[in-house]
Amino acid sequence: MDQNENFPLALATDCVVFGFDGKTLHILLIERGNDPFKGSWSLPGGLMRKDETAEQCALRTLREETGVREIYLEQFHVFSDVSRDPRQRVVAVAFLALARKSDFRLIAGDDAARASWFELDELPPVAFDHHDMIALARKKLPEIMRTKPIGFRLLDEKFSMNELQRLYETVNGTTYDRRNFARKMSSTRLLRDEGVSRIAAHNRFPNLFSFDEEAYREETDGQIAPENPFNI
Amino acid sequence: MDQNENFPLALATDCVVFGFDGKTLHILLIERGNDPFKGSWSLPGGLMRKDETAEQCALRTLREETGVREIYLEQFHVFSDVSRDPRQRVVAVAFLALARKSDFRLIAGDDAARASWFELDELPPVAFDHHDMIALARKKLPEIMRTKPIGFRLLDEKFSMNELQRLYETVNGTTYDRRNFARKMSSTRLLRDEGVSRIAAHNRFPNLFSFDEEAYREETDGQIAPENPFNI
DNA sequence: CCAAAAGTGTTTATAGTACACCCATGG
DNA sequence: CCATGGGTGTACTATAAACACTTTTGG
Repeated sequence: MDQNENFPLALATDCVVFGFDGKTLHILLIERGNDPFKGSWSLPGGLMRKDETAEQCALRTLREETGVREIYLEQFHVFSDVSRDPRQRVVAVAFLALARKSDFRLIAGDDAARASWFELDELPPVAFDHHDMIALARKKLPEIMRTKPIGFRLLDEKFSMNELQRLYETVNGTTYDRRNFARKMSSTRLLRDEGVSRIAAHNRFPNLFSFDEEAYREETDGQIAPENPFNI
Repeated sequence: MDQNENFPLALATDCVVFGFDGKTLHILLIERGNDPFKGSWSLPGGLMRKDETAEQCALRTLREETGVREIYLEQFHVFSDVSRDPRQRVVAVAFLALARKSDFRLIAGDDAARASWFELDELPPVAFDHHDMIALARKKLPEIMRTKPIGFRLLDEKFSMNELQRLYETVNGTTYDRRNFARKMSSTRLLRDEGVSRIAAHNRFPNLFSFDEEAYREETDGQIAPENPFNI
């Protein structure tokens, strides 16, 4: 039964953490403090411990290496190529995460000299097969954001309709008509009107919204979750 | 680095194989020939070897335990609860698979006394956390069949429009208007008309169709894959 | 003054849905 | 003869998409 009698195997998690600055998507990378790939950039992650699940490991390593916590996380793929790690056999569970960039002050931890955001289309070379992980996460992001109301987790708690629209436009690589977009979003009843902002930049004070989790629970409770809450 | 110096860890795959008999969904289970859970039913699967990826392991164990080969397979979740296996720490990569029931003559292999199909709503108790795996796979199936044209893999190579409709109705737990369903399917241009069957059962000879992989590749080549090829 | 975003409705096009009659087959 | 599925078209409804002008704000 015991695989370890046959060959050494380790299990790790890696997190593709997305951030959004209003214009482009960003990825959170760490500069590796140890070999292999010492000094190069990689996704935050690390080896799973005896007493934790993959999810717990992902959260812990994120916290240790970047200071990021209380974040949206979901598994999206297992990378199990035989020689994806030069040291020994390591199978990685890859996670996709969404962060409010403003929520976090990045720290450098144990295994990471420093953590930093990079624009998605200006990424440095990354270690292992992390490039593939990022590409796959990016490919899955639109579908995930279509099927679950989680895009909000990339925005501040209160956001303008314009910010929400830019997010969906960036993620889906398209543009939407401003009025049609607002109408669709409002028709979901999943946005709570938070009144008018007192802050503006070269424009009128925008109306702010927040995601109404209660309304979402009411809509989905006891029923099948809507397959496309934002029909965008 | 080496996790195995700290604790014993094994990696396994388990496959939730769906079949369809025209009326209900079925799941392929094996009767376990070894402990733990000897004599009880479980999903086909087994421990990953040194020289194989998760996908290869899933295909191999399926072949060894059930005789099923050349099947549609995709990862859908990693189950990593600390005590999901009573023996030691085992993390499982769960796969969802679609089989043409008629294609396979089930065999019993190494680790499996016998393999057998069960109706989804008449499953026996299953080992480990396989019940959770089946439930999650069943939950994900509609979404997967909406976003990829893989439902065909549950039907014979040539199928009638009625068979296709029953499949989608069963998977999605709903009913469709016969004429609207046929119109939508035909409008995708992904069905090749194979002419009239010479076999019928208490009804007119139905027109048969097959999935036109070539047309699908043409539609998706160089472009983004359609997010909803069958808008059903 | 200017650039940037905000507010606001209507019309047209497309897609979805509902619906009924007669026919062919095997038992 | 009867149960089962097959073939076929139209009208209605709902949703999506296209589209322009004026206002507020900060620099």
